[in-house]
Amino acid sequence: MMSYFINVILPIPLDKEFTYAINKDEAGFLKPGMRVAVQFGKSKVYAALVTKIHQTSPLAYEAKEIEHILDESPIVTLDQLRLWSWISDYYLSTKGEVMRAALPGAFLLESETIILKNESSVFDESLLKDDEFLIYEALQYQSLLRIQEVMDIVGKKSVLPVIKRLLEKKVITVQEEIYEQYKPKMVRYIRLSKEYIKEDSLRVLLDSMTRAPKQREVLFHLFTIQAKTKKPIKIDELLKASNSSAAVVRSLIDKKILEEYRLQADRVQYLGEKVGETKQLNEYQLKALVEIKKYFEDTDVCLFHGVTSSGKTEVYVKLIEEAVKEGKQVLYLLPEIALTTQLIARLQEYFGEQLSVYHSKYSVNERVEVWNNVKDKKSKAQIIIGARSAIFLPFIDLGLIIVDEEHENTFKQYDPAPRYHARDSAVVLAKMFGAKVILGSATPSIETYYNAQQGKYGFVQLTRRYGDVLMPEINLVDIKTKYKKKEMTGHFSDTLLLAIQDALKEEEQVILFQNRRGYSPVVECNTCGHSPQCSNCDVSLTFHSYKNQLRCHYCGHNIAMPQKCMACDSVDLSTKGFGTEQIEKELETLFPDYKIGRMDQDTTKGKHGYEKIINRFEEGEIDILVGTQMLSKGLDFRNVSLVGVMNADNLLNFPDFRAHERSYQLMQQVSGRAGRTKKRGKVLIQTYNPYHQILQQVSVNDYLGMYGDQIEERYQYKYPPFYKLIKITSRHKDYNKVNEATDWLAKSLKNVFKKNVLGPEFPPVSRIRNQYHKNIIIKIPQGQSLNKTKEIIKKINTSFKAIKDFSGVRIVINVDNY
DNA sequence: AGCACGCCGACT
DNA sequence: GTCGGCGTGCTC
Repeated sequence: MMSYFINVILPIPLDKEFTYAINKDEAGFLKPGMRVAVQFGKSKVYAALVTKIHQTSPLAYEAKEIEHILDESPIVTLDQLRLWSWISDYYLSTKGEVMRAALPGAFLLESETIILKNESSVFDESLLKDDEFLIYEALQYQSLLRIQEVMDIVGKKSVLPVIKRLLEKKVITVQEEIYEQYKPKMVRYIRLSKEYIKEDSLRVLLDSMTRAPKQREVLFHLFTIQAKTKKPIKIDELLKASNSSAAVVRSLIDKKILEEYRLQADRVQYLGEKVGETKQLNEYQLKALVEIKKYFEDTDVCLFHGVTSSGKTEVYVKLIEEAVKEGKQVLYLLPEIALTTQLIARLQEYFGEQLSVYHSKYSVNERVEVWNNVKDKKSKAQIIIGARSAIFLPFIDLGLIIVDEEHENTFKQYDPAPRYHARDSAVVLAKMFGAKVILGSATPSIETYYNAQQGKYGFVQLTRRYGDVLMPEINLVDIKTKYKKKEMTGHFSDTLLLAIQDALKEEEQVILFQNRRGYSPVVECNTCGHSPQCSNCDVSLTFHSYKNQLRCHYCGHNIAMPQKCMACDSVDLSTKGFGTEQIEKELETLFPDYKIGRMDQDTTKGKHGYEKIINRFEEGEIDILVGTQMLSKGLDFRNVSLVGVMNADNLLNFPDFRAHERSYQLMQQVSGRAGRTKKRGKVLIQTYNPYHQILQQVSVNDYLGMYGDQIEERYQYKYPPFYKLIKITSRHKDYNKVNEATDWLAKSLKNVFKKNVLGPEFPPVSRIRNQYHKNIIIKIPQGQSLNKTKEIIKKINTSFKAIKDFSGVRIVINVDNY
């Protein structure tokens, strides 16, 4: 007899595919990309993804049978599986991890053990121990118990031994309950029963209803609605229109005059009309559009470098329009944080129902719906706007990808693996479809700009702001001298204060940027110099005056602000450094007649916290907005005439080879918020070091100068784009173990890669959540094979894992960790 | 990842 | 003595 098997990917971080047995019918039905529920290990049930159907019986073990099939048709396309493979190979992660990141949560099964009474056995109650009896007793009242409930009953968290004993004594039975999380939303509709559709039978009916005026009225309303629209009529709609109660409709249904039916409804709906007509481009935008199209004749990727507020979006819109006209799907990628209602609303104006949004703020169900719409190539999901995970959608016929704010580092996923970069993955994705890619930015990343310079990417510029608004005037304020001359009030120079006053007088708004939240990052005792540290991490606690507490920004640990020094009991405590909260406080005293707002992680927590603040600012309810880098992302405020950077130095002094590039981008982006209308905006940057090259370049908008310096430095010091980087981090709670482990790793790596291995070195914060971290960086020169390098790293990692002394040391490999 | 098995300290 | 801590190894 022939046996059949499938290979599956499980959504857990294992590199292997697993083999399960299926029967002949299942073999005929299953296709790669479909999900099956399988038992894995003793009790867990997972949704596994089929990659292959075959007849090769495994030799070393007996394959388990699958539980059941979960899909009618594949939910994942072959193209997606290819992208998954690429991502797992390139970023050295497992397929299971990619699967986890790629599928909307609702596609992953969750199983839960439930405990039931064993009805078919008799046993002696007196033989039960205390906790066993408690569970037994609970089952007399409740038909089933969940693990969580058992934990509550016995009051401890390790309940599996008890359950096992009860199972042996045949007191209970257990079952694995599987949830499929996605439930289509059903809406109740109403229609006239078939018998009454003919006019004469209807008349008879209406005549017979003289004694039920309410019901008659409902019927009349049904007809009126029907006359107006051909669409199915919702019960809710009818109730509202006829202003009657559900009971009336109920009795009509009971009498079989009306008929209720259910239809699957779309959660993702766009209410509103599309304007249709897209904006006219100005001559510069038009020129850019023509150039992009020219490049697309023989290049797949094009960098679109347009200064802030130059109207890049309108150019995108034209390109999208054309792709849509050809029946192609379009993906518009944005950093999570820039996915604001502002931008979505703007695009909806152009594309109406053809646009779908996909990002983590959306519910699991909504995401499944977008997923399915893309897979079925529905027109309502022809254009997808989304954050990085949108690259995982099941595109069928992708024609264009736009990566807006291309330089943003949030396109790179940092923590759970796969540590992929959505921009780079998007280029690979596009290639699979022969689609085109636009990388757009006002401050392109060095690598992308380099690729464009090398002719690898097309390159189109837009150097004028839309409507010929002038670029803001950027001035540097030397606060070192200001402090000396006593021209500082708190953290404000007189120059900045004056500018704020002027702006407020003109009824214009002000944005102040300070890239640090809280009140002050360090609290210090003036007597003994002690400053409170986090007990789990190697950092000082940040003082948050609003809640009067000290908080760790790495692990969230917090304590009440102490009244006196914890080391010497002195009451003479002072704060060092400053964050957004302190600026807000100072402003409140300096400008008591104006409304101050603050935008940082602490004030934008709630579901709509972010939007609320932005709306208030837009409506003019806030005059001065203080915030962290959240402010720099794609926001479009009409009435801001002044932007102040409170302190540029802490950006520049960041210990990272990209610190300068990042600082430039951040300041340029923040500056771009100023003066988006006719009047020329003003930007003031406070710094101790006004002669810093980067600041000079920011002040005159010299991107090219910055690029030139940076690319030179990257070349000198062997950094990207000339060298690729892979970072290997070891983590463990034991300091010595981390040292030994990284030393071993570094030694093995240096054997092969010699001088191109840097470290091991502790990061600036070496302990987070009681785990020590230590890094090794591998630099890969251009001629060196990436694949071979990764093979070697994998091998070394495998040998490492085999060493007993290092067990428990977690290794994190991060490819392109920038 | 989860989960079981297995070996050691601190409590009824 | 047992309970519960977590180190170790396996899962088709």
